[in-house]
Amino acid sequence: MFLHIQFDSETPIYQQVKNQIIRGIALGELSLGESLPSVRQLASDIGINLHTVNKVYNQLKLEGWVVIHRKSGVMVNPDLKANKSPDYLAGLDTLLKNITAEAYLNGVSREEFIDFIQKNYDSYKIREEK
Amino acid sequence: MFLHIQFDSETPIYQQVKNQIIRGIALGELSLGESLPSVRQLASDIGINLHTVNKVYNQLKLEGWVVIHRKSGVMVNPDLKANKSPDYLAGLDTLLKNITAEAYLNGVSREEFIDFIQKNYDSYKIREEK
Amino acid sequence: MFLHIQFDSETPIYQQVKNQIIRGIALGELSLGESLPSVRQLASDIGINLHTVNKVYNQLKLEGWVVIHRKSGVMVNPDLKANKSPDYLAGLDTLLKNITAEAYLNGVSREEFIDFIQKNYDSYKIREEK
Amino acid sequence: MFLHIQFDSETPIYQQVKNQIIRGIALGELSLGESLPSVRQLASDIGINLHTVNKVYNQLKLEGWVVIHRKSGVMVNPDLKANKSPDYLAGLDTLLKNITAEAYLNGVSREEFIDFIQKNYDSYKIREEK
DNA sequence: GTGGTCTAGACCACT
DNA sequence: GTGGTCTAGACCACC
Repeated sequence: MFLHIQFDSETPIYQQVKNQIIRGIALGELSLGESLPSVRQLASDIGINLHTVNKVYNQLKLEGWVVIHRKSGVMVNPDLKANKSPDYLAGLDTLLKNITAEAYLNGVSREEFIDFIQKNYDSYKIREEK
Repeated sequence: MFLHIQFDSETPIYQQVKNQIIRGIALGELSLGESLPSVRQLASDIGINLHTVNKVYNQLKLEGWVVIHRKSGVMVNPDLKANKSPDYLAGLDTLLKNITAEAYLNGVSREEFIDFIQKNYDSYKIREEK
Repeated sequence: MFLHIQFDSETPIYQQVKNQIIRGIALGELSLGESLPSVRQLASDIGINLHTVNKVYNQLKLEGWVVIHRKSGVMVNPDLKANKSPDYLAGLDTLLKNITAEAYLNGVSREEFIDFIQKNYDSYKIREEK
Repeated sequence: MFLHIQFDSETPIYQQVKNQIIRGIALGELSLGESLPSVRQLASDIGINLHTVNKVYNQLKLEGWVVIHRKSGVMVNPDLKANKSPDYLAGLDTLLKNITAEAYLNGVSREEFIDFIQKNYDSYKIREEK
């Protein structure tokens, strides 16, 4: 698996795992419908607690990123749908407001910032089939 | 004061206050050298505990946003210096990677995203004197 | 633990604890990567409040002396980096100017003073591994 | 007068004034028996409160650095005597222990440190007469 | 009046 | 069990 966890980070481990799985989908490293490692598997791979992985998978399911079948385990939701809900957008809004403000004050120019966004978007491509 | 706190939010109160003060500086609502309300004042204004505000002011001081005078209290650092440290940039990097990935998957187009950044940057303007 | 706190001292408790931990690292009594007692543990050991220890650990973290892991608690930063920043040196400068001036006037000879520094430096030795 | 106060410093104003006067004596900028400005004078010169200057002079007197006469005002004690009391030495001891430990960890070499002490001592010379 | 420090008790998030 | 956060009340140092 492609996960890199920083155990000394401020962001909780479960959050890091979640982020990286979502990012993996956006990058096409994980294609829609692809199955993810089992809870036990992933936990021992990364060296974290079972509960933590469980929490990740449950939240990913609640947010619609993955589907969980009793038998076949966890797989990336083959039928992802964009969720531009007002709540999501509002959250994104305040989040970006804070980030850009601090970046601006720290001397990150508008061009640098946008360039960075561009590069990220360039690398995103959902992979449909497996 | 211009602070709006969401007490039911997941982000801790002290974090919200911090963010809004930093954003206030970027927007020019707080000019460099302007003095902020006293710990007790702000605490009672917002309706939170004195220690929470204290924590905010201390962190802002440690990060160089404000200066704390013995007598006159707290004021916006009159000569802010940009801090494009590698650590800061690394943090910004992973943060934006996660945000953009999720935004992409949620159907926020590249144009929308960048447009939003533009608008934010347009509204930033450090105000030098009071 | 090797901490001795003077409760009647002018220097605040949290400062004393901080100093002694830093000194412990310099002396090699605490090796890099070694884990420190938990907040509650240390607090009850010394007989002070949990929050006071918390403050110490947080400041030590901000200044880069220790790392705080989500699970395993607090440990001495395994790769300390020297921080000869201009600000630090400026602070050291004025501090030493005042101390030496007073020592001189109090009859502490240059030799005594330097000898004392020598002895201290002799006893410092960072211990790498545990 | 030769005083430079940093109002945004962590060290209290009265402490800064005290330090600089003591240092002035060590450097010979103030000779033994020389009279110091009146409380009012000094306060308005620096732009600080009367009480603050008063506190300074009182402490300096208590510690034997100055003498205060009703009429002639405050003057540097013409008959300074070294005070290598155990208490003073003990305080100096722990203070230097902490400073050197931090300096060592911050990459200040023994030579640099001692060199700095040397330079300071070189500049000290009590001036006897006025 | 200002901020700084310490204590205390409670709840929560994370692992 | 770990640290993180918030509240509360008290005392002190400084100006």
